[in-house]
Amino acid sequence: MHCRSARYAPAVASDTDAVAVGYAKGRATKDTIVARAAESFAQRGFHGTTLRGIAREAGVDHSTLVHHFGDKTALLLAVLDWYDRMHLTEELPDASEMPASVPVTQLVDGLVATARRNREAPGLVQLLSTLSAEAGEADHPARPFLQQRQHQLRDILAGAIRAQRVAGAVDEDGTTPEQAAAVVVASWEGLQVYDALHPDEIDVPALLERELRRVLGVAAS
Amino acid sequence: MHCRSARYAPAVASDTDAVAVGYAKGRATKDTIVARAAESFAQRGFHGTTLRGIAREAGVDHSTLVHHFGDKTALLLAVLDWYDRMHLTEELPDASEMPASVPVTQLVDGLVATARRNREAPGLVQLLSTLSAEAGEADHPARPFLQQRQHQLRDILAGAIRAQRVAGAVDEDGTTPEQAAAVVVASWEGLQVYDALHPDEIDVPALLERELRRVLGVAAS
DNA sequence: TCAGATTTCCACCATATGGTGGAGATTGGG
DNA sequence: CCCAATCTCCACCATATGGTGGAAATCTGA
Repeated sequence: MHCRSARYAPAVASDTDAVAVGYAKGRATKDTIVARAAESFAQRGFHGTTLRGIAREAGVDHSTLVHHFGDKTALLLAVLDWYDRMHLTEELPDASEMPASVPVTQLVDGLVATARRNREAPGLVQLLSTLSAEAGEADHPARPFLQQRQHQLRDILAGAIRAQRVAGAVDEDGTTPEQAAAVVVASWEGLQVYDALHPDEIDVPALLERELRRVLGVAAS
Repeated sequence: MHCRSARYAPAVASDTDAVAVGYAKGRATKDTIVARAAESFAQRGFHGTTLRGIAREAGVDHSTLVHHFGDKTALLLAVLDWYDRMHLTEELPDASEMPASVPVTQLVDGLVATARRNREAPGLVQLLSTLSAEAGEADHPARPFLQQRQHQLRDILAGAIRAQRVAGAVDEDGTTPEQAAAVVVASWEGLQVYDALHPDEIDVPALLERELRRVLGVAAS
């Protein structure tokens, strides 16, 4: 009987502070597997990634991955969960807060900082980009995760945009705040893909900042 | 000895009007293969697509694909070439023309029409999106094609933007026309991906039109 | 019509895939 | 220090993959 201890988080309930499970060695192995899996999913997508390929990179047998995560889909979800816990949660105003409670300049700075940091981790950017494109397919395993993730970012932005419009800092343009925010999110993604395809041709953080300032009616610092 | 008659176009030299090669039946088969291959590449990406899967959809043996196209990569390039010939070339001002020679309103209308038509062919959009994201990897087989393709569109747009700026229809904003054009191209791509992931949430053609009019300084019709 | 070119399929190959089952080594709380 | 829990690998499986070689059917220009 297999252990199938994989704690494939439901993509929303974070178990960061749960008691450590298993032995230290096993947890370490799981971490390196997730890291290598992220690279592979990024470069080859879900369908193009093989358990054996990841295992080779991680220096373990492929059956070890199965032991730790159950199956390929669960591994993908573990990668996404790991990415999320590492890159978004920590530096974005919590979505549960009142949207307008965060100063817009702080929002802009936070997002631009994220974009700037993404430049140092092209693999992770490509992970989400590749999966986002693949997940246009209706039953892609990463689809719910990506939908929820993009909506979370969109809603934060939409809240800020709405607040700025009410305050008269930026004028209505016929779009809802949600639509305007969705455009920013989509453009950001597109800029990252474009940047990967045409290195050093555009400056993603700078262009994102322009877009954010325009849509939020915030003058350059 | 295999025939290997595949005319894998070098992605730029179009042989549209070359003399027909092979028999009519063979050409018809090739066409349906390309169509089914496009769907598969769109839904599963390059790595996730199998020759046998395409063959099954096309109602032929998988070795027939090999006979006609040589190998999987050549088939991908054939699909891209076909897509290009069908969707971009015919309704965009030829890149070889003087950029400013085309009225900007016509350019806007043409691109918006393309975006509107893309809505009817989500598979093809996803094909290019998935490949673009995958092709962030340096040695992806579709990379040169996609780079050249996006640059072509960018250059057309950049020419129009430059002309409009010279004419004073839109003011300088510190970016080069190429950069401004690249942002539009990137945003367009991003909007399409976002749309596939969140059906009926945004209106891609309308948003593209807004973006184009803003960057080109063209009032709404 | 008919012969050469072309198309198509079948059988086959080496390799790779995700996943299973179990044996042996390692770990660490009691 | 011990022993159950955990970890890791090996051998294996059914299936699928891209690609080859050849034989039969089909097509078409002369």
